[in-house]
Amino acid sequence: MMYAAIIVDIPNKAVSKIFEYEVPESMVSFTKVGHRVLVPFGSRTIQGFIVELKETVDYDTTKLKPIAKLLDIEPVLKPELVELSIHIADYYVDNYINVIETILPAALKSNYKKVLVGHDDAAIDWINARPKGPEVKYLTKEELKELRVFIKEERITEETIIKQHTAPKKALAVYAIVDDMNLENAPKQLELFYEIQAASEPTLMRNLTERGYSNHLVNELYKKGYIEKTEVEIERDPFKNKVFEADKKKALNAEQQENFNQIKQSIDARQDDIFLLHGITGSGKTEVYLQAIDVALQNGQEAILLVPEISLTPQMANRFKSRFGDDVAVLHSGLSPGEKYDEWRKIKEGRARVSIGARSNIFAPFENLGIIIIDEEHETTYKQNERPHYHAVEVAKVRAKYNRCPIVLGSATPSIESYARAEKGVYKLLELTKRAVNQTPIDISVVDMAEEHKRGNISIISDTLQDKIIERIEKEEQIVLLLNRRGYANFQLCQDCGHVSTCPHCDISLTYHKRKQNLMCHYCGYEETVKKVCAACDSTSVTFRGLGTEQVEEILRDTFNTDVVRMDFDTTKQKGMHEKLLNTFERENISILLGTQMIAKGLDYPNVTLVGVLNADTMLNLPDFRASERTFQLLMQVAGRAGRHQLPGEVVFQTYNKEHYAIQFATNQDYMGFYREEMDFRKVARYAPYYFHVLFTISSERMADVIEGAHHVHQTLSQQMSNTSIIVGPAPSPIERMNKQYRFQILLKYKRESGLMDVLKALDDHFFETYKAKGLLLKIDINPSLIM
DNA sequence: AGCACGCCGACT
DNA sequence: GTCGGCGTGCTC
Repeated sequence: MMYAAIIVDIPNKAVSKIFEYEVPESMVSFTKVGHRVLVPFGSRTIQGFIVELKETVDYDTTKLKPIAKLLDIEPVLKPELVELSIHIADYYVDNYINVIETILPAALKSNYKKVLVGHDDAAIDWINARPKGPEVKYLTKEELKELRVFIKEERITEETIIKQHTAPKKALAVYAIVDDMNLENAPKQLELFYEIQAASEPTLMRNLTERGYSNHLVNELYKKGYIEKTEVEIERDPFKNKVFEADKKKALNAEQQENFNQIKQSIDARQDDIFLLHGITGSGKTEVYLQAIDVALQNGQEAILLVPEISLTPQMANRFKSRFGDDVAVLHSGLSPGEKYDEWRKIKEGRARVSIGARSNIFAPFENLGIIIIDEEHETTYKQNERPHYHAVEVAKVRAKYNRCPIVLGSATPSIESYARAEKGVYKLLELTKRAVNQTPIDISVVDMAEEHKRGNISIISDTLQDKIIERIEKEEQIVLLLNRRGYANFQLCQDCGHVSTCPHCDISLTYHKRKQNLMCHYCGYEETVKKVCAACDSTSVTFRGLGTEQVEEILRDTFNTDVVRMDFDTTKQKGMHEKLLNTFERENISILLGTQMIAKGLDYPNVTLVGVLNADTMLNLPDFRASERTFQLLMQVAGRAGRHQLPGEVVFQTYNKEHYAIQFATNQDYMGFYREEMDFRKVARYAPYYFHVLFTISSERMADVIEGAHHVHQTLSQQMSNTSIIVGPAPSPIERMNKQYRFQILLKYKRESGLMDVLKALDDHFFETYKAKGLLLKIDINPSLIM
């Protein structure tokens, strides 16, 4: 007898375990690990995934049920990804099915729907008379009453159907079914018939219309019985209307060649080495990636490329498309679920051998990986902030080991942890120190805003920056300005009583958005219309403080009498707006591009010669041990946007913390200097890479419950952890209340804890079993990227 | 999650 | 007397 271990498709911790089923004799020969199946579960039938096939079983054999049905011909998950799912669920303390859902395209997620089935005419009529027909939805009290009678009399039954979100897309096509025809009097029809007959496969109707044959014309041939209609599967191709110019291999310089050779050696030898490619902006990392991928392809293997957020780096994706053509699948957040499903199938069926995408692209269903490349490895987007809280680099290491292939982590400003590993020899360090195109070095200056205020300039633009902006506008060159704060004003302040409007759910000040005339919470999305009087004392002298991009856009327009493109969350949340704004900026040679940190990434415009950071301190003051690192990386990155081509570039940082080492080292473009100083801080403060971290966040609407829960976590950790570990807290989270929930946090810092995973699992179980009903939640974040 | 089972109040 | 409220516990 053959049995299957199955994970059921119900996202609830209570059923996040392995259930066992019989494989019916008739199915044995084509049932495989990774198959999607339907299984009887309690009184219903649900979807599940086979994770193991075996001869023996742990559960009571008399209670076993057989698998009802296989849902696919080929398994949707390869054994590697089944193994990986289970590993991730265990490691990051999450439900199995949550992980499987993040690995598979959303289109394969089950969608249960209850429908009514009538068994006599009166019952069927009754069902159809309801506005929603057979769907069990929006039943009124009376309808429910009537329905009960039908069900009791067994004239209507309820059935659950499992619907797929997206099926392969179909389109109408036609093909010829006769050889001889009589179309002497209809030359256009004759021409069309020959066209259809000549094709080896059915011709898509839409292609015929494109070529100028009307639907009517096709239908004439159909009516006369010369052609037949059929439905064929088609691919949604998001790049359909794009033309890619072939991109040829570029000659590597000595440094690039040396690094490339090492990577090639690893690929050829099938070693799971991890390379840290530390290359300054413009040193030609991408060309090394391209050629390394080419090696894998030549060896008959596949490649994964991860980028922080693909919509921010269209130039990169285009370049890969140009080099490798149809071999490339591109997955990004702008695609519809159907488009994503098609790109996923392209990879799975071996029609694409390179896949480019953001974080979740690490799960691309390849079978024989030759290389995994993670560009801008220091970016926080590689860590998922929802469950499962996985980090793409950590997942990459597991996949690399399984596939015996190398990983390349590329960055101009590697994360402190990665560089430390490279220094220790855990990673192999590769360096690119020369710019591929010869350029004059960037000229970076710092403006002390405190000085500026003392001199009487209270504007957000310093005199120095103002002069430089005017100079560029006169020369018709372009300027990029960064302000890491969206909205119009940071908060609303009453000048009489000092009252600041705060979010009723989040204990954080509301941001004023002028265009929408409202106050918004940037954490939970709460909105209220702005009032002209103070909510606390009815005073009318309310003002707005703390400039945001919306207001600075106005200021720039007024001061410089020029066009400004503003790019922030509010102007780019609509699909395609990102690219559109950048195109406008480039094509129309708009003087100023103003934006939040999203502009720091990937921009490469030859006419940009001045970059200004209006407030370099916003990130410095975050209550997070990585605040300096973030600031340094952002400043380095944004500075790289200036003077990328022939024209010399200039950069201005405006700050109130002129002496801060993050700003100093960024000004001198000194990564190593920053790294050394930051490492000293991490060592003294006992943070990563000297310690690993786990962040526990306990939340509930009731403060008393939060305190009780936090106490329980603290006590458990104190008892179970060794004395080499440090437990910080419990303390209120930096944003004490978010979405009506009070939040407390505990940070565990450890070097080695062999029993940690069991303790985490026990804590998670305990919260589920005893506190869930109260609405008390525990979030466990392994290696958090943000401590807030 | 969803469904069955089970034990208490207000209605044909 | 029954219907139906939702608390509890189980699903291979």
